[in-house]
Amino acid sequence: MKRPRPPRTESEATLFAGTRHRMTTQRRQVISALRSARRYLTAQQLHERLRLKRPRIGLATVYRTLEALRELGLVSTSSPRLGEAAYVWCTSEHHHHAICSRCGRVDDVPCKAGRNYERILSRGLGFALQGHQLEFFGICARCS
Amino acid sequence: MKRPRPPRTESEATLFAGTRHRMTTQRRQVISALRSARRYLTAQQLHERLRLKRPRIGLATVYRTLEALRELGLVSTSSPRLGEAAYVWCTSEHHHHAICSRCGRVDDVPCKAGRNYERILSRGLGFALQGHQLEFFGICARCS
DNA sequence: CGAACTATCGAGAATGGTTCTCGATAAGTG
DNA sequence: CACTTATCGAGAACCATTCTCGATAGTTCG
Ligand SMILES: [Zn+2]
Ligand SMILES: [Zn+2]
Ligand SMILES: [Zn+2]
Ligand SMILES: [Zn+2]
Repeated sequence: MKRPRPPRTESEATLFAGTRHRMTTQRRQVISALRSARRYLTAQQLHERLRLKRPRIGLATVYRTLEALRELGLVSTSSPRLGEAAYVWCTSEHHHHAICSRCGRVDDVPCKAGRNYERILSRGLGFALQGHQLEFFGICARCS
Repeated sequence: MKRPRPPRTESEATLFAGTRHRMTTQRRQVISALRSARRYLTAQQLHERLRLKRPRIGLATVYRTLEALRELGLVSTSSPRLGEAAYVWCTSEHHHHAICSRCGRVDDVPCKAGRNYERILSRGLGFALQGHQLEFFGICARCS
C-alpha cells in the first residue's frame, strides 16, 4: 500500500549546503531538539535532552553545533539570564520574539515597526539607523 | 569670593537611600566612571579604568557594585557580545538604547512604540504583552 | 566497493569570567 | 569613642565555555 508522501517538516539535510560543514547524526539531533523546543535552552539543557536518546553525545559537540548554526543565522542567542547563554531556533528572516514569562515559550513575531524611530533617531541624535532588535515579554495563550 | 552653586551633576549620595547599601568611595568611583563612559563596559574594562586612580581597588568590588546597581535598575546588562557581560548606566525610566556600531557610544531613546504590537500580539498569538525591550544599532552623529 | 582525505566526534584538560571566603577596614549610630 | 554591621581586597573556588588530540565517520574519486 503506497501512501502519499508524508507532510514531512522541512528537511535538515540542506541546512549546511554551500558550506564546508557536514551534516552528521549528532547535528541532526541538536537541530531537531532545539527546533522543537520552541524556547530558549542553554547548551547544557540541550545536552541533557540529547543524552536521553544518545548517551555518549559530548557537550562540546553541542557547543560546536550551536556556534555553526549561529553563524548561519539559524539560531539566536539573546541571553535572557546573565551568566549563561541560551539559544533558540530561528528562521533566518528578520523577525522578533514573544517570550512567555511563565512557561518560557518563544514565538516569532513579524517586524512591522522601525519607520517612526528612524526619523526620531535621525532628528534627535543624528543617528543613522542600521538595525534593531525587539523582544516582547508577557503571557502566552497556553498559560492564560 | 562666593560663586553661585555649580551646576553639579545629580549627586550620587542619595542613590542608595532607602536601601541597606552604604555609599563608599569605591562605589562612588564605579558609578562615576560608568556614568560618564556612555557605553557598554565589561567589569574588567571598568576595573582597568578605576585602577588608574585607585590601584588597589578589587575586581570583586566592581562586580559587587554593578550587581547592586543592577538590582536598583540603575544599570542595564544587555550583553552585546557572547561570553562576557557588559554594563551601561541607565536612568530608571523605561527607555531604549541607540548603540553606535563604530565607537560603541550608547544614547538613551525615549519609548514611543508598543501600541501597535499589543494588538498584533493579542490577535495573532493570544499573547498578553507585559513589556518589551528594543535596541537600535547604527552610526552615531560623532562617527558620521 | 575501497582508499584517501578531511571534518567531526568524545573525553578530558585548560581557560577565563564571575562568585565566594575571610580577616581587615570603614561607615553609620549615639 | 565604643559598638555594630556593611564593605573591602586578595586569593581561592566555581563553572560555563573552549581547546587538544587520537579515534571515528562523512565525502570524493576512481
Ligand atoms: Zn507560556
Ligand atoms: Zn524588526
Ligand atoms: Zn559613534
Ligand atoms: Zn519601550
